[in-house]
Parts: sequence; C-alpha cells; structure tokens
Amino acid sequence: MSISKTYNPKDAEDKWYAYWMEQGFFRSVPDGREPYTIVMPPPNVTGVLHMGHMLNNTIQDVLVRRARMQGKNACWVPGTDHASIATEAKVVAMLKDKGIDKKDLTRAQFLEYAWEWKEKYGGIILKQLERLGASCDWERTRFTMDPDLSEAVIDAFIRLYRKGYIYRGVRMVNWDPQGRTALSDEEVIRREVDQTLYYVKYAVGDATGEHPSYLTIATTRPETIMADTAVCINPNDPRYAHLRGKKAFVPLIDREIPIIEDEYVDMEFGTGCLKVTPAHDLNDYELGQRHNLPVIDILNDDGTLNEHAEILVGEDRFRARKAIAKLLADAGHLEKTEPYKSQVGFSERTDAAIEPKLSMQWFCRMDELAKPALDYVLNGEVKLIPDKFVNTYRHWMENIKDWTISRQLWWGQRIPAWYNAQHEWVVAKTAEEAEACFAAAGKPSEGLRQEDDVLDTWFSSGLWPMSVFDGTRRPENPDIDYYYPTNDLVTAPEILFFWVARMIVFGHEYRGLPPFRNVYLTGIVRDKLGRKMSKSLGNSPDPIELMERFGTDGVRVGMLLSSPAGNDLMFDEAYCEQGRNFANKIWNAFRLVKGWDAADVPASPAQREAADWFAHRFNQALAEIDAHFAGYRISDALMATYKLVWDDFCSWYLELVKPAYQQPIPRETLEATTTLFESVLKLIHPFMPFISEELWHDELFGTREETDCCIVAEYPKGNAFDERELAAFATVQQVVSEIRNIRNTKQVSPKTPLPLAINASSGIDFGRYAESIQKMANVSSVSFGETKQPGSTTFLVGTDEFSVDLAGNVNVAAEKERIGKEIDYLHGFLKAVDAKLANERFVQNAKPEIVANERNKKADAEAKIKILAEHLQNLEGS
RNA sequence: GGGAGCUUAGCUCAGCUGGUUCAGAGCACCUGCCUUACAAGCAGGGGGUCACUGGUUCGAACCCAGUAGCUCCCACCA
Repeated sequence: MSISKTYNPKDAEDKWYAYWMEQGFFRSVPDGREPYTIVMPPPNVTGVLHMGHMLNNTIQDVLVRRARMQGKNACWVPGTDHASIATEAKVVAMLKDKGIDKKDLTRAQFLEYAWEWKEKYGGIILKQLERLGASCDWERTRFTMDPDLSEAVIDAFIRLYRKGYIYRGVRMVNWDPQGRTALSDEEVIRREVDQTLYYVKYAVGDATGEHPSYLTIATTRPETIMADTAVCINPNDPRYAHLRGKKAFVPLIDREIPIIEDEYVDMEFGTGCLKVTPAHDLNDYELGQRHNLPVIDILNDDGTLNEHAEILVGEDRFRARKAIAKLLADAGHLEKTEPYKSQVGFSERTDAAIEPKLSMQWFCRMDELAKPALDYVLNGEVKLIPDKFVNTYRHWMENIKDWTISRQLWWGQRIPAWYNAQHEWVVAKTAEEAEACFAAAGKPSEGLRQEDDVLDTWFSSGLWPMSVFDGTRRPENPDIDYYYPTNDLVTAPEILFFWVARMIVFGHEYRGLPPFRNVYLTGIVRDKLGRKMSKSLGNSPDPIELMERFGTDGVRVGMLLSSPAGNDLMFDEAYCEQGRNFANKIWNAFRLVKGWDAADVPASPAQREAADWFAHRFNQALAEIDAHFAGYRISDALMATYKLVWDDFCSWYLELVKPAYQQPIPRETLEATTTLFESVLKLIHPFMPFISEELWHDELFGTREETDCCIVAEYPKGNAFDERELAAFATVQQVVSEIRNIRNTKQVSPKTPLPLAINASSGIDFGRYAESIQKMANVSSVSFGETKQPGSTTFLVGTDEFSVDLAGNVNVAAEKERIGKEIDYLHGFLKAVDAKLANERFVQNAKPEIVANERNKKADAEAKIKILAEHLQNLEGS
C-alpha cells in the first residue's frame, strides 16, 4: 500500500470533527470528576472570524483539550453577544440599502428585522470556529439576548437598583451622533487629529448696546458659537482687566452674553479668552454650572444644527464648521486661523466623532462595587497573565467612574423602568408590577410607558459566566454549582475593563466569588510590519483561506508559535508554514514506522539503548511542558513539544532504531516504538488535534474501540527520569555530531565509513553506545585505548578523547594550527579562572559551590590542555 | 499631562532568587547532500559590546540611577 508523501489535512479534518461530535466528546454535564471550565468570550453576532478570534480560540481549545485528556470534565461554553450598537448600526445600514429609514419603523418592526438579520448571520462565526477544531459543548451555545439571559439582565438591573447602585440623572455624556446613543467613557477612543484653531472676534460693549471694541477667542469649534452663553477671562489677566463687567456679542447672531472671570482659563493658551459653551463641552458645562449660565443646545441627536442655532439650521456639524468659518470671515470676525493638533474622541463602534451632550441617562455607581473586584486581583484570587496588567487594573479600579448604562437604541435589553403621564417613574419587571408600584406609592399609572433606552451590551456580557449556567435566575442549580467559578478566561487586554472587570464585579455581587481564577490576556494580532490588522489596509489574512492552505493544525501551530501572553504578535504566514511542515514531519515519521516489517528477532543494543533513552527524554520533556502550561506559557509548551518530536523522536530515536534497508525490525522494538509514538501523539493532540487523531486510528497502533480516540486518551503523566542517563546520551550525541562535522569540513562523504578510537576517562560506558555511534555517524569500527594514530584527527568531548582515522587524509599543519588555537583559548580561559581563584574576596564571599565549581573548571581546563599538548607533540613527531 | 512596560542574533522572542549548565531557542541565512519516511527534507556551520552612560558588587543581560528610542493604558485644556 502507498501512503501520500505529505500529510493531507482536509480528509482528516471534516472526518474527525464530525466523529467527535457524533461521539459526544465535547459534551459536558456535571459528574464526579473535577470540572474544567472556560466560557468563550462571546464574539459579536455581526462578526466574521478574524485572526484575533483564531488566536484566542486556539488557546482556549488547547487548554480545554489538555484538561479533557487529563481526565477533567472539560466544559467550553460557546456563544455570541448581541453587541447592541454594532449590530443596530449594521441593521440600520441594511435597511437603508433596502430604502427603509429606521425612523419610519416602530420599535417592534425594527426588532423584527434585527432578529431576522441575527438569525441569518449570527451563526457564521461559530460555524467557522468548528473549522478551527474548537471542542466546545455546542449544546450549551448561548446568545446574550436569549430569553433567559435577557431576563437575567433585567433582574440584575432591578437588583442593583434596589440596592441603590443605579440612578438616573442629567449628565454630560459621550454622544455618538451616528449611532445616536450615549456611550460609556470606555467606548470612546481618543485620537490626535489635525484641526484648525479659529481666532474669532467678538464685539464687546456695555449696556448701551454700543460695540466700541473687540476681543478675540481661539476655538476649534466655531460652529458652536451660537451656543455660547459667556466669554470667560482669567481674573488675574491684566490684559483683559478692562473687560470686567462688560458684555460680549456672539458674532453673526449678535446675541449678548456676559464676560465672566474664572481661573480655569489658561492665560497662556490661545488669546487667554475662552468662549463658554455649556451644552457642548464638559469643561464649559462645569464652568456654566459655577456661574449659573444658561445652556443652549444647538445640536440635534444626529449632529445637525437645530433651530436654537438660528443660522445654518439642519446643517451637519462639520459642514457647519466650514460654513461658519466663511461667514465669520465675510463678516470680518475671523482674525486668523492656524493649524492645531488636539485629541478628539471617537466612537469605538461607529468611529463617529463624539459629541459631548447633556442628556438624561441611567448610571451605575461603581465605587463600592469595584472594591471587592479590585481585591480579588490584588490578593491573587484572580490571576492576570501576564501580571503586568495588575497595575493597570488597579489604577483603573481605584479611579473608577460611574458607568453610563443606558443606550438610546432598540436592540438590547430594554430598561425596566416605567413612566406615568406625569413623567414619574418606577423600576419594575413588568407593566403590572409597575402599576402596582405606582399604586403603592399613591401615584397614578395612567399613560404607563416603558423606558425607551436599552442597557449597555457589557451589562449583559458582564453576567456571562453566570448567565450561561442560569446562575443568577436559579442560583442553586447543579450547573452553576458545578462549573462556577470557571477556571480560565482567555481574552484581549483591550476589554480588561469593559468586560473582565465587570464580570468580576457581577460575580462577586451575585456569588461572592470571582467568575474565574485565571485571566490569560492575549496580544493583538498585527501584521509582520507591526501594523494592526484592518480591512482598509488589506493586511488581514482570511483565516479560512489560511486553513485551506496550511491545514487547520498548521495554522493553529502558526498562531501559537509566536504568541507569548500579553505581547502583541507579529503574524507572519511563515509561522503557519512552519506548522504545516511540522504536521508533515509527524506524518512522515508515521510513514516510516508504518513501513516496517516486524520479525521475531532480538533487538540490537542500539535499539534498546534508544528506547531507554527516549523514555527518559520523554519524561524530561513532559516535565518541561507541564511547567510551561502551569505558567500559561503556551508557545513555550508547544516549542518544547516541537523539539521533542522533531529532534529527539525523529532525528535521534527513529534513526537509531531504523532497520537497514529492507531489513525487518525486531518485534519488541516496533512495539516500543508504537507505544512511544502513541505518547507523542497525545502530547501533540491539544495543539494539533486532527493529525493526532488521524494517526491514532491507524492499525499500526492496533485495533481500537469506537470510543478509543486521541481526544479522550489519557494525557501522559510525568514519570521520573534519570539525569545521568540523559547526560551520557548527550555526550554520545556530541560525539556523533563531532564526527559528522569532521566529515563536513574534510569533505568526506557520509557514505565512507570511518574507524573511531575512544580514550575515555569520564566514566561513561561508551561500549554500551558503540553501536549507536556507528549507526549515527557511519563509523566502521570502535576501538578503545590509543587515540593518537598518525593520519587521524582528534577531538575532545569533555575530557574524553576521540580520534577518527582519516587514512592519512589529514593536513598535519592545519591540524596543528587547530589544536594550537584550542590550547590558546584554554590558556586564556584558565587565566580568567585562576584570577578569580586568586582573588581572596571572591573565595571568601562567593558561595562554596560556586568556588568549588571554579576549581572544577580549572582542573578541567588543565586536563584538556594536557591532552591537547600530547596530541600536538604526537603530530610534531609524525 | 499622569501611569505602566519594552530595548538580547537578520526576524520573533526565552533568559526564574546576580556566579556551573550564561549569552540561548525557533525561523531566516551560509555550506554540503535529490542518503527509498520526509527537499514542507537531511547533516554541518556562521551570526550578538545583551540600547547608552554611570553606580552597587569579588562578580551584572540580570540590582540602582540617569540618557535615548519604542509601545500601551489613563486624562476635560479651548
């Protein structure tokens, strides 16, 4: 039979994923085993799979698969997030394409479209995750707007309201004119923007209405001058002392406003005169509060000017800015303009420039709630990985502000507050309860109307680790009891505050326990030039296409190879290629073993030594891998596995046991090999589930029961290993390597067998390894004792001497030079060691073992020099 | 403006409490091999004043201070 020379991933991937599903291996229900739980950060329903998801979910799958193999009851809960503003924006855009304006729809009609949209596109990303091999318990798939999850959100709102955390008030909020909703501070991204600073002249007068002079203010937002309700100067500013008590007149509309004084004004900046626009700037709002200024709001919700502006009504704010500039210039009110850079806020979801806007919003008071959530992280009950994020987290939690939780959207959980005709309100779960509440308060409930606003998406995702197990509505249910707190959360640092902190807050509030023990923060996936992946740059590879090209296992390996926790990773397709090559290497190792015919003959010494050695080496590597996993160094764990397989198993073990061409292999060796191979497959499985499962079922490993799959095989347990055996073998490897090197430099073909002489003093029994060395280095004979035959070249490993007979093919002069150089180097080395040992302070202060070691180094160097000198002398004689 | 972090081979990164094993790994590179498992491969090899300057120490990639460059987070200066 013939097996393909390269691994063909496609066949294996569909087959085994379907098989795992069929066998129910992903399913988890509470039982007597230790649980291992991860809740997936729910991707937006609007989303399609991008590289960030790939990284994130690969890591989760590795953790889950390993835990499952370790005999834990592994439960990975998938789901999606309704992402209120992002989704609503998409639905609005979709409707617009159809010629439908959201304004013309009722709430119910709009929601119908939105749900339709969600049903159509909402599952795409989860389907794509199957392709990645994600071993989620799909029966537990949840959506943050599933009826029970929505109910949990409503209950949480009521609960927090009753505890006094939620309040309603007029505040300056971040207004997204495109999404037409308020945003929390966290959803605003500030960027430096090139702007223009406009110097605008305001007429100054007194009560007589005359305009004898002008003052000039500098502003980046001339379109808001119509909302000015004062001009402010610094009381300590002598330049403007003459303006005290005077009035200024807003240009173009000629409205009279007071000139006020406040030390808030920076005399150095601009002209030292500030226009005060309480409706459209947070600082101005506060200034206005102090000075009892009226508030004139000239903007509509969509960012166009309203009738209060008097001019340019209906014009968009940015167009209005240009128009105003021209009007001011024409009227002689524009003194000059200059370029200016400043920070502008943008909506995280719609990228629209944020408009500070006064509005009635709902808030959640955070100070008290944040305290225990901070403590969990500070005292290590919740570990952040890497821990450098602890500082950031602390800083944020200690300076936390109240959370704007209302959003002026329809897609989401509608706030359970109810108004009567008098605009009085109560918080209640249903209309009936609301009526009862009004009645109890002796208030009328006529004209009962529910709050229009919905809750911030993060309010629902904050409950996610509990709500997926119905843990807030039914806090005693077996699922939440068993799975909560979950073990690991894998997510991006960007949402540490948005999401992680709020989950901890809610987790404590409901259960007095944090929702997870470890938070693994992945980096941002960038391109190899370090740029963020973005659609506009076109530098974001399509994950599905990558999997087509390199195989899923290859891409998984590629994602992990370069992704230490918390560091951004420069994604390069070359990593996927490396992953694919690795899969191919494993495939070919399998092909080799598969091709062997067993015979009932005894194993050779090399074969036995190899099996012994690899067993030790395996356990050593396993200990390293386990340690890496314990520290969440997933890429290191993978690299250790990679080297074990490629270098130790393929390059050494298989080469050592490999029978000569067309020779059979001893049955015991074949059996030892398949057993070791099986263990290797288990180690590989969490990283490369498909190829490991594919090979697992080959008849090479015997016939298997239906349920005997690699995915549920018992993960190897670390056994003790003998360091001395490993060290001895490492020496053997070095010897082989030296001989190969000699061939290379002397240009002796690997096909030419060479005799080797050994003169060992280290106590290593090279006799045991003679056959191994012969096989690996194509040595014709191994003799012990004299190593200084003429016509041979010599080398040292430690203080053991070796010589390879090159049948006179030796350049004596070059040989002498080489040995001479080596002796020179050792002399230099010895000098440094001697200097150290001659230093009394070193001998006194350093730890005894350090000093002893220096003495060893000295003795070692001296011994080597002696041997080399003899060789040199020998060469002189020849 | 405040806070955190980073700078080690061409690239991406390890280097735990300062001292064997301390200058490492993978990839890339160079040389030689189409050796019947694998050229997606095999064997071998060359690359680094550990950003810079000073200090502490018998001893510094590692500790301290300063300098330069980079990154991220937070922040209401028009």
